Amino acid sequence: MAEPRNRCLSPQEISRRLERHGVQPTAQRIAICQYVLCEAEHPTADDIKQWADKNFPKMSRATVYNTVNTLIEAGLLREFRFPHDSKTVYDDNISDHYHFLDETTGEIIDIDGKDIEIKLRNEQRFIVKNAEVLLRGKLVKKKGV
Amino acid sequence: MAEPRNRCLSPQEISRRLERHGVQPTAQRIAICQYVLCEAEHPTADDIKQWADKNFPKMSRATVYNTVNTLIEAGLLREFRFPHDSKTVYDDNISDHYHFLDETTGEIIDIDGKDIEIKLRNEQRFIVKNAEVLLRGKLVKKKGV
DNA sequence: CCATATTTTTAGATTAAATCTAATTATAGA
DNA sequence: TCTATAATTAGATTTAATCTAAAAATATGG
Ligand SMILES: [Mn+2]
Ligand SMILES: [Mn+2]
Ligand SMILES: [Zn+2]
Ligand SMILES: [Zn+2]
Repeated sequence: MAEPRNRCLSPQEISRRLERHGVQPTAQRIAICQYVLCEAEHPTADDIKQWADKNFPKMSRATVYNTVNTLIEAGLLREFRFPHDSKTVYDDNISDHYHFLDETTGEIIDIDGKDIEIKLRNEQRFIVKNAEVLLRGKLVKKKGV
Repeated sequence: MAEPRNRCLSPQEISRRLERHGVQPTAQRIAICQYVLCEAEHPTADDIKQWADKNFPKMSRATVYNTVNTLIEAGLLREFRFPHDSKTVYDDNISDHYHFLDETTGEIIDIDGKDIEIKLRNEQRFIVKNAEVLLRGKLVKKKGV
């Protein structure tokens, strides 16, 4: 059962991390990373833009898209498109993993790759390179504190 | 291993089937059904429009969308949106099933619901109502004729 | 530090899938 | 046949994402 990753990063740590991945650490990029790597969970481009409008002097929509695509190329971010919504979401979880959609809240929750096993029967035709899985349903409230 | 369904339907059969599902069998609807229920495999709205432009005197884009959405409401069709492409595809296979994407050709192939087993481990949090699965990889050529 | 090449950011235009609008046409039923 | 209802239509609109090309920021190296 995966524990949440440590998502706390200072601007300096973000800056170093960008440089290590060959990405110039501009003010806009550091700000966006603060949000997508530290605060947000599966944000859309629009989420990022709205956050930037509150927390950054001025940022254009193009910069949001430029930046997430740069981060994806650099291997710091992944993008996912799900069947239930037309907006791409961005994910700092770059490991192999799947997703669960809580249909009552719309929340998307990561499922570790190791925690799902997909068995394909009666099929000789396919060489499967990877799988994309979205489970849908209801999230159970944990009892106790 | 699922055999292909019989997809051959005369205009009369289509007409009766539409009526049974409470859909007025107009010329446009019958034509679109001819294509989506009999000829095509996971066509997009654009595929349907292009087919109509060749095989029907005149049909507007709005009618293509109106019709597929009517057919979906009537339970004769399903729609799917996949992560690798922004276009919705329409599917006459209305049973529970998953999909395989041949990454070399772009072809989408049905996988019977019974032929995939999804096991979720170490997770007490989710009540899973349904799953959407896209396997990606390469299609193996069958040897022999 | 300065000059200049390179990279990044930007506002606004463009694209593409899907939906909407409101006028016209077709169909159903009395 | 007459009339109400339903379906179709061309074109406008919406929305997510990309593109354009000018301006601003940054890196380089003398
Ligand atoms: Mn995540
Ligand atoms: Mn199918
Ligand atoms: Zn995720
Ligand atoms: Zn299918």
